[in-house]
This record gives sequence, C-alpha cells and structure tokens, in this order.
Amino acid sequence: MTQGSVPAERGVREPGEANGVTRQRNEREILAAAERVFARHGYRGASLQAIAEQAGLPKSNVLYYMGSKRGLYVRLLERMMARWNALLDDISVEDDPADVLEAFIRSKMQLSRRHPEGSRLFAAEILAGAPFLQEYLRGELRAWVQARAKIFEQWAERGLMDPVDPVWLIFLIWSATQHYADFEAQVLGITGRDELSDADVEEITTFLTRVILKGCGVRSRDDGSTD
Amino acid sequence: MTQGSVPAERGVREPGEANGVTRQRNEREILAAAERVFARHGYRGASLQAIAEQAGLPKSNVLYYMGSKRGLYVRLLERMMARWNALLDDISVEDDPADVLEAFIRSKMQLSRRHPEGSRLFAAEILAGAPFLQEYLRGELRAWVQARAKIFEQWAERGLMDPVDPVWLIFLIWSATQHYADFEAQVLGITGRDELSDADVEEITTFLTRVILKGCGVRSRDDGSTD
DNA sequence: AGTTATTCTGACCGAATGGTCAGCTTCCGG
DNA sequence: CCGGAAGCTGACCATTCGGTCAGAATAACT
Repeated sequence: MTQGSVPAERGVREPGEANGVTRQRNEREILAAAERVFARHGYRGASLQAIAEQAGLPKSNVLYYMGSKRGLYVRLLERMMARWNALLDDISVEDDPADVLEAFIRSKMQLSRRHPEGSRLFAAEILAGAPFLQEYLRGELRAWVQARAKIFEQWAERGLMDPVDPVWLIFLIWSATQHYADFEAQVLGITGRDELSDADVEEITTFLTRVILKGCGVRSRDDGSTD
Repeated sequence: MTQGSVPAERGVREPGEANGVTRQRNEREILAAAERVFARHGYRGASLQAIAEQAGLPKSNVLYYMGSKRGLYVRLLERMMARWNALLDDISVEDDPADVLEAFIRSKMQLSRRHPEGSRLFAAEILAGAPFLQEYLRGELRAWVQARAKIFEQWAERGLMDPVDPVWLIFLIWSATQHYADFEAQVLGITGRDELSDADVEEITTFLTRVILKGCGVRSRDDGSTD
C-alpha cells in the first residue's frame, strides 16, 4: 500500500516507467547519501544540501526525485523496516531453541553489519522519541515480539531453557547486536581498530551466542557441554 | 518576528531575590533543557531557540550564560563523562567476580536510569561519529577498558569465570544497560508501558545479572546454585 | 542619594534552511 | 526534422540558524 510514499502533492505523475538507468542510479545514490547524513545527524540535523553534495547532485535534483525532506526520510525508514522484517521468519515451538536463538543473533548481527547506516538511522529515530515510528513500534513490531515471547515461554515450560522473561531477552539480543553498528565509533576508538573485520564480527557473534545461550540455560541437542 | 511579543508570563526572576541564586537556577535550567534538546536532536539538530524556550528564558540569555552552542554542548558532555567516571571505582584481582560484575551492571543501569537524557546525549554524540569525544574514547576510556580487561582475564586464568573476551563482555554490559535509556521509546512502545517503574528496572537488572554472570560461567562464592 | 558594575534582552546580522518555479536541456515517437 | 513531454537546475523565497551588540534593567557600593 505505502510503496511510493512520495506525497504527489506536486504534480509528479507516473512516468511510463520506461528508461531508467540514470534515474535508478541517481535515486540509489541519493538514498545512500541520505542514509549516511540522516544516520549521523538525525532528521532535524540533516540538511538537503549535505545530502545533495554527498550524492554529487544539485539540491534541486534531490527534491525533484524525493519530493521533500520528510518524504525522503520516511522512505529510508520504510526501507530499513523492510530489511528488518525480511529476517523475521516464522518459528515454531517445535524448533530447537539453540538453533533459533543462534540464527536470531547471527542474522541480527549481519543486518547491523550489512547496513550500519540504516541501523544508525533507526537508532537516531528512536533517540528522537520515534516520532515517525510510533505506529510501527506499537503495532507490527510489538505483535512480533509477543509472538516470539510466547514461544520462548513454551520452551521454558518444556525445560528447554531457563524461565527468563522473553521480552527482556529479546531486548538483550537487540541491544548487544545493534551496539556494533550504532556505537561503532566507540568500539573502534576503544579497541584501536580502523574497522571491524569479518573475522572480528564472527568472533563477536560467537561470543554473544555462547554467552547468551549459556546464560539462558539453553540446552542444545547437539551436545550437553556445560563448561 | 523573533519570539512571542508577550513576555509577561515568564515570571521567573523576582527583584528581591538574592544574587547567586538566580544565576544558579537559570544555569541549571539551561543545562537541563539543553540536555533534553541535544539528546533528542543531536548537536546539529538542536537549536538554541528550542533550548531557550524549554528553559523559559530568552535566547540571548542562554548565550549570555553559555557563550556559544558549542561551549554548551561540550559542557554537557563533560558533565556526563564526569558522572560516568564517578562510578569507575578501582577493582582488584582479589575481588569476587560475581560481586564486581553485578555491581558493574547495577551501577551502569542506575546511571542510565538517573540520567536518561545524558545517556541519550552521549549516544547521539557517538552516532554522529564522536566528533567531540575522539580523544576521550582513544585515551581515558580505552585505558579503563584495558585495565578491567586484564583483571577479567586473570579471573579466567584462575578458573573463576570462562575465558571469554573481556572487551566484548564489557561492550555487552554497556549495550544491554544503555539500551533502556537510549531506546526507551522502543521499549515503551513494545511493552505498552507509559514508563519503566523502579520495579521494572530492578527486574531487568536482576535478569541481566543472572544471564550475563551465568553466561560467562562466573562462580559465585555465595552458593553454587546452577538452577 | 548617586555612581558604578553587573546582569540581562530586543533588535539585528549574514549564513543556511527547506521548498518553489520558470525555464533550460534531453529524449523519443511520428 | 519536429514537437511535446520528461528530466533537470539556477535563481529565488520566507524562515530559521548561531551569534553580536547597544543599551535597558537591576544590583552593589559608597
């Protein structure tokens, strides 16, 4: 339904959607530049001028493509939520808790790794009080959390993991994984690195998986190591 | 057309009031208002006008007290770093890992709870790439992390906890605790609460302590319950 | 009281903000 | 080759930005 959120208040009519190489490239460039700038400075702090410069286009062109600053921002948020939703596959009580939790941590970590700017954009939006995402948080995302929480509780009842509060557990996983994108500057500054390598990310993922699974008393069916 | 031409309702300063009292109160009011606005919108997105309005003072007065936007921002950052440093008491290899880690989690959680705006201000600064905190991150804070890391490693060597990477562990604790301040809007939206009560915070703290300590295989000397 | 020193603020400044629009260029079917 | 439409952009607009400053208001000290 809300696929093209450009508020065609101005007479931007649907073109034949034919030729599009330049259009696609410019659009992609603008979205990438805008994601960087919005992530860094937040909605209010970002300027169309800065976005246009990063995209290598005149400011007017950005507005020609995107209609308005608000429309551009909303479009970026929706794109990020779509990425997020893409990894929310269904799980069942019958699944193995260890597998599910590890996949959860791993996919969330990869999302932060593959789209650090989008991750920071989301963080900035939440920091600002989530003015554009209230509905999403209280609706779609809340329902998703509650569904997962129910499954975690059933696992606990079956003795497959400790009876921890599943919502706090989800928040723990979110925060721990998101941290490496949102607080990248802090992580790099403290560890003295220039960037996090793939090996670093793999190491962190392994660490988080081990600590969180063990911390929740998840019994893996693969082995019963308690070390 | 600067601001409302009706200055009547400010009603702040009584003529008979003593000298330093007004100054202190105004200064405190400005700092509190600025912390809110900077936390919400970041350095670039915050405006002195908004800060002045929240403080109930004319914009000129804010500049009279604080000199410049940059100076005000730096002062807030330094105040927050001071709060942070205040809970960085020394620990020793001789201490009990369970006690230290729990105290670590608890004090960090309370810092986020007591100063959520300051916590978000810090988060916004890091999101922006830490332009004002590079030095602090690469110097003071890095040294602190390394010192703690060394102790964690010695605990691991003595078999008091699992040989996990101490730096990732510190980041895990930071992220998990900071989450409830920085992502407050998300937490409230998903849980459907209006605010987090003291009981909620206590419950979360207990949860985090249990999961993280167990996840790192910390042996408490109090008892050996593995539940 | 009068005089000085400090505290405060409205009016103003140049720069930057998001957004508009007339008119330019480019493309493409006929 | 033409003509209309789509793609694009420089010039411009009202507003807001951080910051300055002259001078009013107040406090402090003879």
